[in-house]
Amino acid sequence: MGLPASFYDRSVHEVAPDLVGCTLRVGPTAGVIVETEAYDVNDPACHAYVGRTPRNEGLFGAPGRAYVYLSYGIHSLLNAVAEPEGDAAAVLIRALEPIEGVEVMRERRGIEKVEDLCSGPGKLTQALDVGLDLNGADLTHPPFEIEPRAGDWRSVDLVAGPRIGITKAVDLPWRHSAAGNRFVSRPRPEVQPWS
DNA sequence: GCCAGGATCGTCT
DNA sequence: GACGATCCTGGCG
Repeated sequence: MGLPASFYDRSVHEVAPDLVGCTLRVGPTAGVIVETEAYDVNDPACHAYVGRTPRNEGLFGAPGRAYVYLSYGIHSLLNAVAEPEGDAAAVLIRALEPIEGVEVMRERRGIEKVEDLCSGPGKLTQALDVGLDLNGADLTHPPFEIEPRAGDWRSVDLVAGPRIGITKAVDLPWRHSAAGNRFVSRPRPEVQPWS
């Protein structure tokens, strides 16, 4: 059974670390989430900071939906919308450890190295075939499925670090990574105890 | 291995 | 008209 919509109906700062170690499945491909970033409406780096626009409409939507947008005109980035409807907040999925459909990912990415298949927000959307057409889609229904932590991921050590690729509020330690995991995106997080 | 720079286009000013 | 929640390549050591 996948995570219910109520899982996302909390503070984005609880949802973001809790998503690390969960399994994200899209069609025939799946991976364990090893890195996330939290964005909320009081955050200058958040798209919704400037107010509600047609582009960021999805950020204000119901929890448990996908917010997909185009970055740098090239890359689709996947977010999980959190907090009650009307509150703009989302968790950016930054990196996965591939576990299913690796050959399909290799074909889509055009590379062989498993470590490079999903080690970045723009890479994993290509590997999982997540495009703008899935903006607003329900993460609790196919083709999406997000499963709770299981097996060795039951207890995962987290490190929090500054966020990446943004120019505002970069010092907020809202990036959550699985400690020591080699599939996290680069540059690597600065090791800071998160409590 | 590390760093600098280009690609590329939707969105907002 | 400028700028990104990025990725990839090429140059250099």
